[in-house]
Amino acid sequence: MSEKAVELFRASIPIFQALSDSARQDIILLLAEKEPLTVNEIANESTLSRPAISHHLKILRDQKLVQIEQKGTQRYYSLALNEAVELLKRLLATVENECL
Amino acid sequence: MSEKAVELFRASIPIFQALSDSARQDIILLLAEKEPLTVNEIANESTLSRPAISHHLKILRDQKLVQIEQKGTQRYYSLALNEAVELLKRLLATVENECL
DNA sequence: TTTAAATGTTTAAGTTCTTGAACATATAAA
DNA sequence: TTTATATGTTCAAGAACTTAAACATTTAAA
Repeated sequence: MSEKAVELFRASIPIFQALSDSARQDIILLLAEKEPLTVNEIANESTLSRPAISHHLKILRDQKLVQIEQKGTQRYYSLALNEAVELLKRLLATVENECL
Repeated sequence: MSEKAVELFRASIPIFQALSDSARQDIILLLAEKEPLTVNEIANESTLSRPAISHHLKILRDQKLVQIEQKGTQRYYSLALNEAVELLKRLLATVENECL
């Protein structure tokens, strides 16, 4: 396997970790339905507490899977999946070429 | 987001978990170079103990990311990434269609 | 059958992740 | 400035993950 493949695998780890949690998937799926949403709006749709939602949003933010637009005291979250999708597509293409 | 998208996200969770560990990625990358390999051969290329490798191989096996060919007392592992790649490609295509 | 080699499983310890309560910060309205 | 609202952070408890030692199982050779 090429060095590029190693780098793609390693770069994908934090994306895999961010996406491998059902609470975070729920946030993504909710935003896909009706973005943008505030933290409170997301927490209201969830069984989790607002701090837990805030925690998961931070993980999604750190991986640039969501973006924020601040309006007054509120922060509106919306999806920013393009970059991650492109990374994973490159990884899959490399795996298809070198491992199948 | 469609119900199909939810199912694809959920079905991907164990794949994401399996692939989000560098030790398991190392096993995959090693097998891509020189498959098939036994557990001992894999452990010899690793800093981890054989039981740890065996544990990670079980996780990869449970997700059908590797397959086994038994020869005498030895089990030769090789990659079986096709199905997972197809699942993730369907997920990415759905995300591209519905979330970008 | 006995022995040796290869592998899997159980167990326990250490680490990391997840969660919500409590606290802190920031923005805007009164 | 004071107050209220929205959000982020810290912390502690519990759950889950990772690891290696010890043990168990399986296969084949002696």
